Amino acid sequence: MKLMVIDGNSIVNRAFYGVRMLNTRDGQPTNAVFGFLTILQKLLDDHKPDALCVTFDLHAPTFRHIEFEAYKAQRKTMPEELVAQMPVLKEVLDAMNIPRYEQEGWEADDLIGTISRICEESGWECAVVTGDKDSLQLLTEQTHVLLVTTRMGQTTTKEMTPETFFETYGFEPSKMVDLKGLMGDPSDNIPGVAGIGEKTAMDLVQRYGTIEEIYAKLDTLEVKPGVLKKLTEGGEMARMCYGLATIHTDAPIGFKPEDALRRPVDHEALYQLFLRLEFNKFIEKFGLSGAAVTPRGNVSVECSTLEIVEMPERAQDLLATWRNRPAVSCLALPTLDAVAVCDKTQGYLFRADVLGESYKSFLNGFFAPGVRKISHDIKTLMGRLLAEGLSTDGFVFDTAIAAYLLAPTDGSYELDKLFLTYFNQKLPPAKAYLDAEAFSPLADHTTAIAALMSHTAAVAALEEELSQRLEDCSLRKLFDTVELPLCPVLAEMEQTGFLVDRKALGAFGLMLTERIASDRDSIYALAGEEFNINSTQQLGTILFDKLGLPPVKKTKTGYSTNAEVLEKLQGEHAIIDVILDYRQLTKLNSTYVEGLSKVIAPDGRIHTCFQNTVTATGRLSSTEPNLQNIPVRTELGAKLREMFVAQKDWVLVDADYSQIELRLLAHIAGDQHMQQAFLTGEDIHTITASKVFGVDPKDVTPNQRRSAKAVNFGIVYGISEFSLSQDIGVTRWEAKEYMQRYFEKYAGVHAYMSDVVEQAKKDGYVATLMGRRRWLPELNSANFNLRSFGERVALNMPIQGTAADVIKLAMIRVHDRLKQEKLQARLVLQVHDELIVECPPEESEQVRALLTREMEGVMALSVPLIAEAAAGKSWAQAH
DNA sequence: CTATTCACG
DNA sequence: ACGTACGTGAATAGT
Repeated sequence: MKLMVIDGNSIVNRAFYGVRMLNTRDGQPTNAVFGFLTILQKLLDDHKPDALCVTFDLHAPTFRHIEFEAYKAQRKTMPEELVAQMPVLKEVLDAMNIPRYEQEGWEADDLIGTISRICEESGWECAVVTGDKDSLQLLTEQTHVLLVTTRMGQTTTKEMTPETFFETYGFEPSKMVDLKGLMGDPSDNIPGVAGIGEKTAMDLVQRYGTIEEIYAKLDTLEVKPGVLKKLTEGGEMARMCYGLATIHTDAPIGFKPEDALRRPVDHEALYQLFLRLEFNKFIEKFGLSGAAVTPRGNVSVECSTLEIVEMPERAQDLLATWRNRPAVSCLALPTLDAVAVCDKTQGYLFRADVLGESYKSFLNGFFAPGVRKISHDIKTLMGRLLAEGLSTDGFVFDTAIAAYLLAPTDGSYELDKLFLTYFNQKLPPAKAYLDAEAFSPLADHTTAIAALMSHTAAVAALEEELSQRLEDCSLRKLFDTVELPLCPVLAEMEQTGFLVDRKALGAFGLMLTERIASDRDSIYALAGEEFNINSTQQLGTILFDKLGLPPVKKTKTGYSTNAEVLEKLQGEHAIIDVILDYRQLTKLNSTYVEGLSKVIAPDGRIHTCFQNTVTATGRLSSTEPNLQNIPVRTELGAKLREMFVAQKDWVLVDADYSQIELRLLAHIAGDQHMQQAFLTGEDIHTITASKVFGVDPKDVTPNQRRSAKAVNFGIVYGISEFSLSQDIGVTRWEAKEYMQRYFEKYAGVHAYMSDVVEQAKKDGYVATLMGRRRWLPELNSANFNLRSFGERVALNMPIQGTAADVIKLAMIRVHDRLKQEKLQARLVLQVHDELIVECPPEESEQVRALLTREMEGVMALSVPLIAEAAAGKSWAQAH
């Protein structure tokens, strides 16, 4: 039988500092509890103990404080946010029926020692879970220690046994106390012998054993005179610290291993707790979804009536009624074969198979500007509507987009998740009606219909809640003037797609395949064996073990072999250049030639999906395939852009913003010098270089311009001098000087950088010019790295996010103008600061002017917004 | 399912 | 003293 005993204080501390700051909606910190549970889950999965308990320290003084003055002097203090989580953690453990032990006057260590001793005496195995190496003195064949370490948010556990201990330390576990007596432990307020560090202490214990033996043979020790002097003077200290480090195994707790046998969790209590803590992930993991739930909100997801509309006249009557309503909520099946509508508490279902011929006229009447509709993820629905030739007008709310604007880093916005988040209530799973079989003629439709109707009612309920919250966060205008009107534009772009020259793509692929094969042969020959070049692990073995090249950088799983590392090794071995070439070719072939070929639709075009609820900054993203990362930076890669073409006899017009982020920085920071630089119309990097290096703009060298460009970019990202020095290959001293000169010349930017962080700490969020928000709980993290990350994000998000606002607004305007001017031209792609339009050649000049005008005129700033446009047969030519 | 690498703005 | 730039998505290997 195996018992696991967890050092509660040690693990919760690691969880607190290792997990990014989490807060519930009302601001209670939960990260330590969350981290503790994550670690616990993993331990249980990996080790499957028969019994489990947790020990905690209490605040009362222990015998160590009474006996040893120095120890008492410095009681460790927990940060406030962690103190607040301790009672919550204990509640969770209680709900999980895991016994916990805490005893006045005893530290968790001693309770663990006592428990492990009792286990051994009862013939049980014991696994001690802690981050504290002190506990290693307990190691026996029966008692192992699972040593938990957290590095950069990742926790790893290492199982220590007497054998692994000996391999690491070179002496037996029981002598751990002697080691600590000599070297001390600053983290534990144990001073040790003055002047004796880890190296010397290890050596002494390895050669002579215990402190007692060392002091018994003090005269005959073979050590340096200095060490001998320190030992002689520190004898008393050594014995005292030995006492401090010794774990006691006689704490007066009545403990039997059987007391801690695993018991089932208290479902209801745990479910309520997890709801309160917003631990949705654990609700699923613990399988609590099946628990009986009493809705705590007063939100009804039941329609008081459900009518399956059967008569065409009835459908028309309802449509007439709804034209007088402020709005109705609706959800449609992806096939558009059924539409559910909620009008207040009345539910209606329109089915193609029930209404037959008249279904189409219902769709025409319902999806029209006169019926104001609320739905969830309207962009997807609009795509379907466009495909069926229906109108996309009349949508006044989208619950997914609203939830995204309120919390853009939440990641997913499915209806059931939103309902849980905002109302603490559960919804039936959406797959009940989304399943391909759900509405098949043979299936029983009751469950599917019930689920669909309650989801439609949920959309209505969420609209009220989210509307209010949008108002509270001043996000309504952004929602109404940017996000909602952008949906039909995106839907249309997805529907339109981008034409690809399939033949040229195939030929390019053949060329790549040949060159890849030849590279592969060279690599095998140079390596002297065949291996999987795509495997970083195998490649690392070949390069660094077999060929003996110097490892430049390590990853947490082994050697790093990325391009940066390989470039440093260039010239050391002929294989390096071939591998770099191979990497480039296989990337182009796998991701682009093969990847894109797979998704060319029957119309010869690629229809990407624009994600409008994904990024933390407000940008779009593009998937299946991603058309926002088509190569351009290398000559070979850029050939791919020749394969993105206009339809027969048409052209592409490509327009992109020039330096939009830096222009926005100049405006937002209110930096007059940077604004002036843009007003002159000169190249911003050259001007910056001339300011930083103190030379005339016409005398700026290419190298100086490159450095200035790196500084300009770095500023937007919240750079440090270290990273800048890495980037441009100068000493960090020089980098620091560049930045100082930069901040002298652009003092407004400097001031902005500190102001924005300060304001963000006060408000808890940062915002763009149009009010788009990103919440930054990281700024209050106890973890230095996380906090620094939050500060960089605070600098960057308003810039990147405003650029996203600007181009979104431009897209809406361009789309509208193209329509108003009755042009055939249509938008096909957006790449963050670039728009691509496809049009007949006779429209090309007009479109070029229109794009430039609309993009530049989106908003009036203290600097001009500049867009440059060009036309051509392919993306490569038009850029 | 995670880690690594690399493509873009 | 910390550890070192913001935002994305896809392919591949390996647990």
